[in-house]
Amino acid sequence: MAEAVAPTTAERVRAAALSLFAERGYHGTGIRQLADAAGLSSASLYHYMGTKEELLVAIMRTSLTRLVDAGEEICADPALTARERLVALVEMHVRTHARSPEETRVVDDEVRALSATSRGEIVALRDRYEDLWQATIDEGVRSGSFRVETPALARRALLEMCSGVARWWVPSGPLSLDELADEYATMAVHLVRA
Amino acid sequence: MAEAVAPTTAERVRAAALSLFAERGYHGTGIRQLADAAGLSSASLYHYMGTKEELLVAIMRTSLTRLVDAGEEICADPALTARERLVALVEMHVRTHARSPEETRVVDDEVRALSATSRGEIVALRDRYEDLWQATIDEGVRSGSFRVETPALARRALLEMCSGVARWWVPSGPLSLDELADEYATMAVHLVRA
DNA sequence: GGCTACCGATCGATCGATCGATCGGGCATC
DNA sequence: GATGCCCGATCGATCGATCGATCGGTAGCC
Repeated sequence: MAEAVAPTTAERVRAAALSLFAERGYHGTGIRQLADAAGLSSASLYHYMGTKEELLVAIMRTSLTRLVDAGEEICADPALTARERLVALVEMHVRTHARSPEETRVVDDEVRALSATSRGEIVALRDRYEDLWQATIDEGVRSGSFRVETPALARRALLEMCSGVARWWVPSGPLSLDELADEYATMAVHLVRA
Repeated sequence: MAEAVAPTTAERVRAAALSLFAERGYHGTGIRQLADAAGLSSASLYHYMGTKEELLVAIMRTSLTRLVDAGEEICADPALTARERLVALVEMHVRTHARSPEETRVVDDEVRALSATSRGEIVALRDRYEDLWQATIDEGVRSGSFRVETPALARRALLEMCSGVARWWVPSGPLSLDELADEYATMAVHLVRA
């Protein structure tokens, strides 16, 4: 078990923002609600954060960076076949989305709330992650182990499919995290006809 | 060709709301922007609509009702096998989402912006539509033509996958509407191992 | 005294919504 | 055909509320 360290105030602010942004959306969340949820006044909030948008960007950056790192670790293993790599990507992606649905919902839904400057950075991170999937699918197609007509389309379909988990999976439901990841991996390999 | 009837002001308001809600989100769109886009003052806007939320509900209701009607028509045909029915649902869904991405994006993303009262109606419509897919998948599993372990999971994966089209497909892209619908149908039947 | 942590009060801007008023075209009446 | 009336359409002005953000300050600890 991880030790139950008392969270710092900055972490409480981050956590409050995360669940409020996920539940009501960025524009649907006021800084007074944010302050209430963090147990602070709206003025004190600004002791721990920059602007409201910087808070959003920080959340997105953390979440996306974690995803990119995990994805690159999988893709860096030269021993894996394309099929094994795809399975690993799907399982990692599904697990992450099921375990941290709030983070991934914010990342997926609130990109449009970003200013042009911030959006550039976040979209670049997202593209880097999606390129890992694309490369894996392309490799499978090239080696003949996947049979898909339009690899870019398969990538999009797979990612949308796997990300959806964040919108409905609950730990108390009938499916465990392991079963969930397994079934999605199975659906994915059939989708690309591996 | 459909005759180029001049749109009524009410239709212009609806169209402006549709594209703004889709682009910036419900909470990210002010009524003054709405008025500008419709070529009216913010006061005149209220001659053509109720509250801002009623406008959102009307957009969602129209879009979802169209989807439910089309889905029920497909499922009402007793001559179709489960596989044919699934293909028809996927093609209809993908076509609708590709052709009217704004409507479907608003429906998918802005449910959380609704008050509890409105949300009930909209979610009920959405559930009715999803039940059509579920029944089709269940029938395929029962008759042995689909091989999926958890039908509810396959339904969710399929719907998420197909809805994603609204987020990226453009008519000027490399894929025509027909090719898009075909490829998604192919991926779907492989996903359920038909 | 200097630092971190925190807050009440308040800023200007914007929010969704409503007010009373105006304008112009149709329509009945003379 | 001119007159008077009505009404849909439209707007500028403004409402109270809330927005994100900042100010000057206080309390307590090192």
